Amino acid sequence: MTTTLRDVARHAGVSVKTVSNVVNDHPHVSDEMRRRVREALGALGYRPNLAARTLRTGRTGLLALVVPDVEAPGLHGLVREVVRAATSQGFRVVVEHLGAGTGRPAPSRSGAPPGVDAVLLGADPVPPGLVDAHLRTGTPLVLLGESGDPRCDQVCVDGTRAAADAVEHLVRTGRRRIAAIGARPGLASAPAQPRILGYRRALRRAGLDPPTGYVRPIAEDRHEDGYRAARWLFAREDRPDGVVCHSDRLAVGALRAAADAGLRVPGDVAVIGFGDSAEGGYSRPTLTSVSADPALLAREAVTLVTARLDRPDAPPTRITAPHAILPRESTRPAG
Amino acid sequence: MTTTLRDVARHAGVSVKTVSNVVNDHPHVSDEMRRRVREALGALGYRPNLAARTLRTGRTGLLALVVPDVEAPGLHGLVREVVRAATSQGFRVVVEHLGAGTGRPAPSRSGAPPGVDAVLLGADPVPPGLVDAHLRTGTPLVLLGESGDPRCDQVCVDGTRAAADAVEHLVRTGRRRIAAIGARPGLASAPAQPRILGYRRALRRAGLDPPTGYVRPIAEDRHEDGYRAARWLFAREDRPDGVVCHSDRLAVGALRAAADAGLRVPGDVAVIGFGDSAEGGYSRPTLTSVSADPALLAREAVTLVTARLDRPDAPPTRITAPHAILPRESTRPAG
DNA sequence: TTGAAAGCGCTAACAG
DNA sequence: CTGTTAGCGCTTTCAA
Repeated sequence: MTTTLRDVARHAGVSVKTVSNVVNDHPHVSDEMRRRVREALGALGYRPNLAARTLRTGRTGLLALVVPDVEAPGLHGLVREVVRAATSQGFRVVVEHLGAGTGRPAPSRSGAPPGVDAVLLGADPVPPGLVDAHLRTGTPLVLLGESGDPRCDQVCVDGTRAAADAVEHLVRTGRRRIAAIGARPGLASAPAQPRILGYRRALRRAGLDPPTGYVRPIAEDRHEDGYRAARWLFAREDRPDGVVCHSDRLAVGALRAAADAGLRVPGDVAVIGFGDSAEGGYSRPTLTSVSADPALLAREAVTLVTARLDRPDAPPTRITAPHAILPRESTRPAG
Repeated sequence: MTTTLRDVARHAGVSVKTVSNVVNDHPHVSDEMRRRVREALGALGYRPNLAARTLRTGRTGLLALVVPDVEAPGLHGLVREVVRAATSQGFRVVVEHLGAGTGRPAPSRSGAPPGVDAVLLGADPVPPGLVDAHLRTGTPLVLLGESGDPRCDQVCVDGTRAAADAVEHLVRTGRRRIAAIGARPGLASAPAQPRILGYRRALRRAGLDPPTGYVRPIAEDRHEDGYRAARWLFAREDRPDGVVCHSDRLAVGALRAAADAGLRVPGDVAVIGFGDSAEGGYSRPTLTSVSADPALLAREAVTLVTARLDRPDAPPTRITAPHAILPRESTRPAG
């Protein structure tokens, strides 16, 4: 049924090795041979058996992209760019949801999923124990995001700086009462949570320490969470005149809350998001956003993988990807 | 370095076969054996070599999800749901961009990507020749979308009915001049393009045949394409009072165009989209949308795959997934 | 119920 | 430059 190298070899009247050489573009094959083999390859419709190749070489050519959920916020464009970057560097991408496995144990528990050359982890925060589990398996792991681990390769955005930049942007447009939406409830108290840290730091530097309750936790990262948090903020006596949202999705929810509360954006309140989603570019008003370049992140991550596969014992590399503020209508200077 | 079945067997003092039986939960193993083997498995940190297993069994446990682009519109929620459905049925998902391969030939040309048990194709329209290429490889192919092919399994939405429903919905809210945004330029003339067909049919039945130019082609499926098409429509003498957009993304672009043109939605013009994206639920105004349930689509598709793998020669199955209109602000009855 | 051995398709070491 | 061959780790007859 399926054509093997041997079939092709027989058909072309050459040895298996030669066919293999042709298939893999190895040198030291005469043009005449190459031509003949190519012909046989085509005639028989040869398709390489990846499993056999993998068994022999130890390389699958597969990268696992492990994320909480493909559509999780903060991931805008990342999946696409990882697929692109991986493809262009000769890998294919297996998408895996964190903790999704009903059958086998979830990757979060067992460490690296089997059958891949490396794992890209796009989860913030990194589930506890995951890094250790990986380290035990020996499969290279690259962290993508804002939180890191000194023991593995990572390409990350400086969340503290990014949040501070967002605050400074709002201050520059004349805002004084700046709130934040998007702290993870479980981590709200951890002072190290990078964005909250940056938010507080920037406000302190500006002499604008926020009142209690200005940092709103959310359950999940959905429009409605942003909406609810914003409604709550807008109902306060000391209503904020600027809101930093930890994703564009939350920010769009906040925009709607402002409208429902009869507030004008940016007149009464400015809103800034994270992630530069397409949605934010077409919301009303259009949304200012802080973002890194997902294509860059993805390329760097895949490059890290190849480097790691070449030298498994090199010390971990940490790459910091730049971020930028994309100013749009939602933060136009007031007045 | 890596632990093999033989290592475990030696460690437990049993044969390879017995270890294999335990790993695969085969019956006919005494409890005592099982216990001892389990222990050895754990102690040595055994991890099965998927490549070897695949080479032997012919099954990779991998499904390729081939799409134009992970973030392509019309795919809202599909990738996530395919990953979920596949996981729960024991598969993993390799995401492949159509024609993305810079190295090897793109899957659109060579047929099925190698090393997967089946291919799910989420591309509308299906690239010409792709189905033939697949058929030649023998890898099962399941089509997801609105266009189909009688030669392979498919789970699809009735695009003609869906578009007709959208038009009827607008008519019911009192609209008379109904335009459409989203015809693919290359196919604009093909009368079979299902949505355009449904659009025209429903209008004809309502005695509201559209004037020339009311069907706007777009280059891609982005906000700005919807925006531009809508601006053009709104600048006409016979400005439409209802617009059917072939994706939510286009529709959100159209909403913005309406605002920029000084038109109120739904007062002056109603807008309806396709896909029930989260974005449409939080746009201003919120967007009415026609959609199928992506989770259902995905589950059916994976079920089709397993059925096909069990009986390769069964006749192709076609499943039609239901769709529904989710009425929101953008199509509230006028007046 | 368990063990021994063959072989899936491929690559790489070695021989010619 | 080309051919022969061993063996990657696993499943699975077949025999005990």
